[in-house]
Amino acid sequence: MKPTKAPAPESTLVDADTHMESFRQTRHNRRTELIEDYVELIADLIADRGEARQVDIAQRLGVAQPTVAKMLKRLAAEGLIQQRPYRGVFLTEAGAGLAEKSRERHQVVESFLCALGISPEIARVDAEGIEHHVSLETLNAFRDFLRKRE
Amino acid sequence: MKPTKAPAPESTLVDADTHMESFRQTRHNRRTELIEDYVELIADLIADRGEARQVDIAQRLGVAQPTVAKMLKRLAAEGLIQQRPYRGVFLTEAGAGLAEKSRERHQVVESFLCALGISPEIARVDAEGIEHHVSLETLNAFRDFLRKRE
DNA sequence: AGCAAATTATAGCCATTGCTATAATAACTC
DNA sequence: GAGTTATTATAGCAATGGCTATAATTTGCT
Repeated sequence: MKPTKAPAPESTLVDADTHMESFRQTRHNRRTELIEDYVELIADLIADRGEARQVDIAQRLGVAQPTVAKMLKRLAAEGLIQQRPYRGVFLTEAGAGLAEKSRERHQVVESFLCALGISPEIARVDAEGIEHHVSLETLNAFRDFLRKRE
Repeated sequence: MKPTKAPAPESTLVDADTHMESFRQTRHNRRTELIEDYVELIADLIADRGEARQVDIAQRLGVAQPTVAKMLKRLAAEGLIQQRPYRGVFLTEAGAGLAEKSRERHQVVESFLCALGISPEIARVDAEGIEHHVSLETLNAFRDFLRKRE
């Protein structure tokens, strides 16, 4: 059909392997973003109230409590939290580290959006979605922008 | 435990309803982003090769062909594409509209990241993940930034 | 202490999005 | 035009992340 080679790719179609790699990365990020959201939220709740209860997590995430219970088991299995039956959860050292990393990244993204003139409410929502797809290089670019802004 | 009220919320904990709304929005975006990726890719393939075959879609998305076949059924059910057995797919008017919208948004996000000084490869990958979580307001802020840059 | 209310645990369901294996059909080559 | 190769369709499985309903346990009140 095509004569040996595509006749000048006039569209936005890039190299197939590159394309694939981007999507693979995105799928991978999707897998980890829920975990990061949980850990970050647990850290915030502990900082604010002294404990992280399932009801509070569920309310803030907008999901049902059994959904939270199931996910907490997964977090525990991955060594990010520690839990005792019928009690609130605690972060392990690994969990606290991940939480801190996530929290800082979230903060940078949200501040960056605000610095662009986006309204705080929208910046909040968008940052929640964007933060998990921001590479270190992009995060640093955001930081640079914020620094130069001041 | 806590004395009537939290002792000055020193953390990043925002209003519970706001928090919930952000996560709900993010979950909603997740549901639509795959659809947008497919439609956008199908449009690109048609523009570049004259047709969109499952093997090509699968290769560029980095998934197996049956995965693509299943998703195409969903797209057809939603009226975004038209397909005949053992043949490539076509975009309906609705599908073409969504594809164009997605493509343009993708382009803005990727260009914006590049304008921030991020390397093209990283910008590609990050844009792929970020584009689906960018509200209209944020997209416009990106456009403004690009315009003022020139 | 004991009872009611709140919270957590568990069971079992559903939808989504991946996969492999294999059958059916189309495309290509000779 | 017949056979091989490439592509698409279909069946069936697994993991993930939701849900409701209900049991078990803790908390709070009197």
